Amino acid sequence: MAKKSETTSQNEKKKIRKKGGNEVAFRPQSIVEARYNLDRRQNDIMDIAFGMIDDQVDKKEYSIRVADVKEYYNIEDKSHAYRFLKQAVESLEGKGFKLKKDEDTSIFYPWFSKITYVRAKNEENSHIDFKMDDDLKRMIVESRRGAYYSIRYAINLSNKYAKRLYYLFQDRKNWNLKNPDLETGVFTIAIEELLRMLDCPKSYKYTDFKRYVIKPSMEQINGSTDIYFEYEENRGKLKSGQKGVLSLTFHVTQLNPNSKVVADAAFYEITSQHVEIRKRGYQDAEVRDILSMAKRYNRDDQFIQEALEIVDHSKCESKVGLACYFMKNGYNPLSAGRQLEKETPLKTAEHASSYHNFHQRNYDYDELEKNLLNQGISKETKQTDMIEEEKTTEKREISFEELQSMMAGNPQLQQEIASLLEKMNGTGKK
DNA sequence: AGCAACCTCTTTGTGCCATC
DNA sequence: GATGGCACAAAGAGGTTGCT
Repeated sequence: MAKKSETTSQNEKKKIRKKGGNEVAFRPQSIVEARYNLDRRQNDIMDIAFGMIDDQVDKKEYSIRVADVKEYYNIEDKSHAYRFLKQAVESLEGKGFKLKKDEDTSIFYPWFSKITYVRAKNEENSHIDFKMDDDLKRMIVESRRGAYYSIRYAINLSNKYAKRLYYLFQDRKNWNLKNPDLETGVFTIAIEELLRMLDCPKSYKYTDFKRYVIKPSMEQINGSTDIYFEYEENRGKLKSGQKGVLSLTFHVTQLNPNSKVVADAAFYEITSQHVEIRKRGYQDAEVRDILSMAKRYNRDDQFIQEALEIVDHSKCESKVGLACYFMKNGYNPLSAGRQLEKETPLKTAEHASSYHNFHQRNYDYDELEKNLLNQGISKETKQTDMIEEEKTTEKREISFEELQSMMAGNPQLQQEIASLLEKMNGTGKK
């Protein structure tokens, strides 16, 4: 009895996890990731289907012939070949993946919109025909970006993670815009992101990832496919504060370059920093914009996090825009606002980029004190509903939350504020 | 049977603190 | 500043369970 309830709760857990895994962000990479939920045989079928679609995008209906399957799988028994093919396709019936277009809209794409099973007298002439949604077909073509890899190689991979990594490497083997002349793709992905991309269990720690994903993948991919890869561990401070492996930098080499494909995506590293920022609710592209801005103006991680904290608490319509503005001009709303009035944007940018060390930023303490005290007074007089009061203040004055986040990690400011608060409490709390 | 997930225990590494 | 002890988390590894 107890066991039964345990297993059902486990099943529920699985269901929930799988549902989350199916719902992926709207981008070309989605197709690759959506396939992670399929098993080995199903992925083989998708490989065959994708290959057909790549060859003839405009075709209405496609036909998988037993003769082809026989070739790919090296199946001697023809009658088994059809059964094998039918079974695999049948397992895909009703399956698909969900794209999250935005907060309110999600779209479900079934892999196949129509499947026709045709058994011929001569087994080899048996075939299965399928139709696919036009949008999905377009996405497939886009997701593959002309990376025409051989189905044979993918089928050779028995480990599910090896297969997933292989697709990932095929997708990114040319991601090396730093050295476009090299045939080696070099890119860095945070462990957290890798676990998500490869749909690893939540229980996986780096050590599990290493032995169940990386190790078998190296054994299978290197040597039996058209790709060779190496990786290096990037160590740093984990969330817990201790040191550990934060990300992996992959070096992917195409062994038989039939056609050199120029990457159409800018070289970009998905770092733990990226993952952290995304948790605030930004899309990948938005994070990329913010981080590229931050890099341009030498903003360190602390600066970025604190600036974004302020953005989170602001009621600005374009949070990304405000975040980018902060990266460029600095996020002290007091000095930034004043500078804007007097100087040209370029000048403020130059000024801002001279702040190399966050701790040494020049706060306008007089202005801060004035604002802080004003807030204190208004808080005193209208203490009934503080939140409501904050909402109604149209003027961009510094709030307590903002102040707190500004104070975090800045001892100098902390001291100043502490003495100010003491002053306030001393005069106000009567 | 084989693979993947999970559990558990040991070892190693790191940060913090007190003491000298 | 150097050293040692302690606590905690990561890493490593062996074994078990569950699923197809």
